[in-house]
Amino acid sequence: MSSLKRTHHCNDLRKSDVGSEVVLMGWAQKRRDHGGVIFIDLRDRSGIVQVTCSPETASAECFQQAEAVRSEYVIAVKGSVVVRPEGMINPNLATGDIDVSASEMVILNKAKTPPFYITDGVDVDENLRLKYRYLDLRRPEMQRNLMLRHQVIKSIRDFLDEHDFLEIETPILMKSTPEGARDYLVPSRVNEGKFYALPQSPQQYKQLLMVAGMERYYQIARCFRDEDLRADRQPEFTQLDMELSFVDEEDIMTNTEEMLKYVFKKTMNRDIVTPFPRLTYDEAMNRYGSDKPDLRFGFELVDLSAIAQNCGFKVFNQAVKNGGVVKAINAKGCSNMPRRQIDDLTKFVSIYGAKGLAYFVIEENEIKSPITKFLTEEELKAILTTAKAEAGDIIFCVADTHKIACDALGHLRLELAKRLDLIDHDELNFLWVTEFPLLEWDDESGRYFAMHHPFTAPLKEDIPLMAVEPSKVRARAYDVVLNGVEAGGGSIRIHERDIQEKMFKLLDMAPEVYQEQFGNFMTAFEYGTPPHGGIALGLDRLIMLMAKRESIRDVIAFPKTQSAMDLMFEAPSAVSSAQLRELHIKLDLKNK
RNA sequence: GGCGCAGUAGUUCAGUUGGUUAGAAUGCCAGCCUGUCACGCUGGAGGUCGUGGGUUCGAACCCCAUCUGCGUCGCCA
Repeated sequence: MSSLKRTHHCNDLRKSDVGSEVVLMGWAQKRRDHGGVIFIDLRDRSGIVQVTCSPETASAECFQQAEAVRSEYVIAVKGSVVVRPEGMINPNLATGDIDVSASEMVILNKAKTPPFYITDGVDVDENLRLKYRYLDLRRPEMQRNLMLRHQVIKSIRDFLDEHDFLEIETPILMKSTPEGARDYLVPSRVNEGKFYALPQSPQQYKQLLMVAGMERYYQIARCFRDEDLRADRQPEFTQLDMELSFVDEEDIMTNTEEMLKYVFKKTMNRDIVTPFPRLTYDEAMNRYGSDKPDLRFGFELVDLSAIAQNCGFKVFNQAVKNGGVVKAINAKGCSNMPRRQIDDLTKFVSIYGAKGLAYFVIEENEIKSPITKFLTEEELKAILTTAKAEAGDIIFCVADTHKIACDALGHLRLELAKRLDLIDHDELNFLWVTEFPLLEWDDESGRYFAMHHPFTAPLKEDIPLMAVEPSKVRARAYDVVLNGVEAGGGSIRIHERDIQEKMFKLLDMAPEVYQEQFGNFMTAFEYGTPPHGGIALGLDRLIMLMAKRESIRDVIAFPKTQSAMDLMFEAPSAVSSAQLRELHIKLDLKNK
């Protein structure tokens, strides 16, 4: 490297710096050679400044170097900050009213022509971006995302430190637990035939830290789940994991709100309003068809079951008679929706299991629908009243089980909002969803599963229901939702052994089984466990929303593809038979 | 595991009913150019049409299989 020492970052320089000598280092974003004068847009992580090089101010050697510069060459520039000539200001650049007039230039390293432009707003194939992730990350918007991520995590640490939390690391190699998501397994060389699992979350460790008397714990925790990927789901992801002793739901929700308020103020200078509104799970499902409703727009669901149960339309009355519901959504002002679009939406709701999509087009003097002939005047009137419909609207109905009707209309609601452009993308809409069911019945395996996890405490008044009507038991669980995305969730935990055992029994676990799985964990409960609870926030999702991105891949430095591969390192990969032998592993591959 | 979209020059894309030498823009290379900032002008190079098979006189285009990426359902305590 040359003897030059960097004095500034590109974006440090302003008009007030005119006259000073600076040394900059960075990448040549672009070179514009006018024969007599050469312009170079010099980029570093702070931003861009224009470097000029002309024979009048630069040595012949310097000019020669400037001529040789190509895109993405790494260069060092010594020069003086000068005012741009009258009328030559670039309003698109923060440094647009000055230039750095080069007197010395060193090419620190050459670069091949990159496979895509290193600039914002380019639409490049995701394959390429991931293969050349180090170049993708050079793009200013990706740099901003990672800087925001850093700022968010720093402000979280600052806030929690101020509030008496201890940051404690928990193991990455832990015991596999069959409940819940699939574990990533790690074979043990020392213990033949045995496996560790990577944590899906540090859940049991953080509860033990409460038993250990740490009182307030947090961790920026990497978690692993071997499940299929989505735009907002990666096999490894980061959560802010917290646990507190001697608290109830209110304490944790308040603490979380204040922390988020602090983080949004510090990192984005946005004021968010606390406390967040709250909806119970039942309310959220019934009114929005989702346990993570987007409240940035209306279009609430209404229940037509009472009207439908005795009506002449078989699909409707049968659904109610079979224990299901008829739910509807009033698409305000959409009565002119073409038939093709309605068919399209029918196909859309079928993804979520809905067998059809009934509709009523409300016009000034008539209601158009293939099913009006099955309904009486009074019934039609009641439907309109319930849906608060008037001329110009269209009502969509789904008759099915409660779950399917809610799910289908909940997604239809979001789809309509998208198509009608109803969402203000600058809004930050937080809410809490509370009182989740403790358990969820699974038809396939014929047993209950924990909706959150098996350590979640039931509402005190619902404990008696555990014996008689488990599906009615509500949990002391809460999710924080931002703009229709589940940003985090937590619960007050069970801290008494007998309730914990009751819970395992409801999950159809034999005593030997839960003893083997969680025996040592429950033994800890017998040595003075404080009441405790906690929450985990999905940091990738939170930062994705803050950065207004559509995928968490854009806020993770090195994400995996949908098939859980790392395209840069080509992981996962086969390993040598020697490695496998050492781990006592024999492969049994089909078709290979 | 299911459904959908995409894969053609370095990149982003077009490519008619299956028909001569597969195009455009941009990037790249060379020359010219002293105020550009999407610089400009002139010229040039650049293609296993994802891969394998099939149909056909002839395939980027039709058929089958397969790979990769993205979205999504299932799945994600």
